[in-house]
Amino acid sequence: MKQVAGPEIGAILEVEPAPRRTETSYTRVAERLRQEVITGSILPGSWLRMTALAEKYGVSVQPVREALQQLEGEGLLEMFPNRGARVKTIDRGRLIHIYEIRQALESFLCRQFAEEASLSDIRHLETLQGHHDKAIASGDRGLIMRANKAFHLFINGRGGNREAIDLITRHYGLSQMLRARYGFDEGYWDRVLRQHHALLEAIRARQPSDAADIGAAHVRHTMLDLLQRLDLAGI
Amino acid sequence: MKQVAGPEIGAILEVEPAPRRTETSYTRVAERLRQEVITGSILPGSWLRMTALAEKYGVSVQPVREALQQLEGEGLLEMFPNRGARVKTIDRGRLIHIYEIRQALESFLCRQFAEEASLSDIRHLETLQGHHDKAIASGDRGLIMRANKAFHLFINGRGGNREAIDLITRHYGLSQMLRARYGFDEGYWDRVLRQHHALLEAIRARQPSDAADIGAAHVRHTMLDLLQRLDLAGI
DNA sequence: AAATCGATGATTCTATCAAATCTGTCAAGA
DNA sequence: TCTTGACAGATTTGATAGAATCATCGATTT
Repeated sequence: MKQVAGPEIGAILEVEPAPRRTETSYTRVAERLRQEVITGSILPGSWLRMTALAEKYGVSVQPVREALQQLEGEGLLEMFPNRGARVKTIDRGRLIHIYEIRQALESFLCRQFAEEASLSDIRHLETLQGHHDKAIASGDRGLIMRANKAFHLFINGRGGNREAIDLITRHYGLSQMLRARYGFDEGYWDRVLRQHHALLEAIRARQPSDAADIGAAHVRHTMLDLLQRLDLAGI
Repeated sequence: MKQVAGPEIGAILEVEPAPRRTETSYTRVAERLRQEVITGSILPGSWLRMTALAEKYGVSVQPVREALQQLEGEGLLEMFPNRGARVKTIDRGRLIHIYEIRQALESFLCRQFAEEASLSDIRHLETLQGHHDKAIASGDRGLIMRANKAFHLFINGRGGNREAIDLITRHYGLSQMLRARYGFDEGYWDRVLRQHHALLEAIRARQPSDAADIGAAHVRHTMLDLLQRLDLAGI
């Protein structure tokens, strides 16, 4: 494919040189704020006072404002003109909706993986699941969660759909925050293990529809488990 | 330091009073910029100079900066520290990925609609399709597109999943821009009409899986049609 | 009790300066 | 001759402080 210069038509498929991303004040503030919101050290529903944040981070107000705009775009908080910014609350309804989106996306990506994965892809996925099994046997929760994330990330990322991955990882931050606070149910990881193996089986057998169904059910069970934990905590 | 006067644990399910949204300078700038990008009067790949925009809109640079941050969050443009903002280019790969996401979501929402819709919902959907049929018969393209949008919006919105709708309408802006430039294929609207009626039939018969399949195929055909138009235009 | 007014604290905008990046030119070296 | 690198200027972005604006809340008035 020959690329011809000329802003009219060429712009649409122009291959960008991808400028390197340096660091500035507002990117650093955004980074730190994002962490604090995700880890839950700033609670949902709380208002963020710009002057206070500016003082806290040792910058002026403007960089804080821009960081907030940025995080609003990511869906972590809401901005109200002349009123300020507030960390989004997570009512049950929104939680369910977010998991529905993730269910739809991951189900689709599982189907795609089962259709298109090469043999070495499948081999690699088996390896990842092996790590996951070992992690569960060890009982180290940090290790388990990392192995689980790696497993899903490989399936989701295989199709190269960056937009979808961004959406899912964004939601991942949210569930991470909630799990950090409310934990997992008793038999949770055993069920995850069984479902992963079932998914692997469907992929090996090249049955995309089964893979899609299992993927959807997997996300759905995760959501139900989380809702139950919220129940137990009286939320 | 008391930077936030936040509610305690209960905040998670608190129902917010939803402060009304007023208008400010940067929201207006964001609004206008969004329109210009979506309608294609600002071309993909072009750099946005803050000073120029500030002068054009008769404001200072800061509101422009914040509008840009906002639009970056919406995925319309990319910001590079110390380099500026650029309207995202739409290569074929990204276009396909975006339609894959929409396919996954709309398919899911069709299934949900077929499962949960009341009889009056179905009745109303039939009315909307009636308008769509008439619009196609009339040949008025603006009318057709509005009727089509209303039909899908009703299906997608029935479950009340605001997050999903936001995602889909965001993508809608993109496809609107491309259609404005590259148009539709010959038999496009006839096929849309047939698929809508098939979808209605599956919903009436309460067959969620069929509805999901038809919804997915519908989005997929739309994507293929658009890709073909790009081919014809030599893109 | 409802409405108005003013004080207070927060956000938003402008003007200005500092820092980074881009552009064009020109000389040195292969 | 062509490429490479460096340098000065012009341009653009980034940050700050202060002024203007807006929203909230309590006291006063109707």
